[in-house]
Amino acid sequence: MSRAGSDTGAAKRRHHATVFAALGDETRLSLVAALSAGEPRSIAQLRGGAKMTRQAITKHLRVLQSAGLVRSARTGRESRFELDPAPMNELKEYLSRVSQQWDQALSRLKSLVES
Amino acid sequence: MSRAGSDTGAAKRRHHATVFAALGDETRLSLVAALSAGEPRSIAQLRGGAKMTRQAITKHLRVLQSAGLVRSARTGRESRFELDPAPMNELKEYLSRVSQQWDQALSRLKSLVES
DNA sequence: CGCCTTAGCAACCTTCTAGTTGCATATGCG
DNA sequence: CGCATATGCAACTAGAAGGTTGCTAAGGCG
Repeated sequence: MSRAGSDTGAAKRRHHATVFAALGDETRLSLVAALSAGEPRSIAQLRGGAKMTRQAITKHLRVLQSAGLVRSARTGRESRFELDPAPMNELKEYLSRVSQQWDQALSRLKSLVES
Repeated sequence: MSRAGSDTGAAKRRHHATVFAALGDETRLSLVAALSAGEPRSIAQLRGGAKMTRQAITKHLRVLQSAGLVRSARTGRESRFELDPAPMNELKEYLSRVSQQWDQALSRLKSLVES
């Protein structure tokens, strides 16, 4: 199971870092929010009233896509992007594990003090 | 409730982006993992066997600190860092909201098709 | 067909970011 | 006191990230 102890799951950590980084930008969070409405949207639609160029939006979408947060499919002359919530759920689990570990460690330390 | 529609909670989004970005780095994820063990650790300890300079680690810790993920307190000649899981829980909630919105939107769209 | 819309690609610019090195400080210890 | 340890601060570099502009290609529509 590759749980040898010294490994620490570096590959997994790299992946998580990628997804976190993809979400670490205000513009991209807006895009994710827009796409969370369910319906696939074209780049022009996603641009909306933003002051940014279409190209900038495209780049952000590529970043999200590389992180697996978004999928694109071309229909006619427009390419429509839709959200894939799977990586977000992975992050959620990751965060849960970390703060759970924190909580457990805390109570363990506390009981040490109390005894 | 400030739910006017055009605002979309930009300030909150900016904050979330900051925290996501802070976690969007492999080295910083390692630091968080190390600190999740509960006990406050010094910079030298946190550096461990990393091939990076102490300074690099320090900078990463500052980033985590700016995002509120970590607090530091100087004791004697060493400054000890400890984890603050609160921002991580905020992110967890944020992610839950988004994927929940996604799920609901999906079933809504699906029932439209089926009817 | 001719024109507008929606995109992709590439080059370029500017601003952060990750890391390094060098030097100055303060705390512990024998 | 004198030296090793543990940091902090500042200047600097290389490379990535966010954005822009210009040009080209392909799908829709009157």
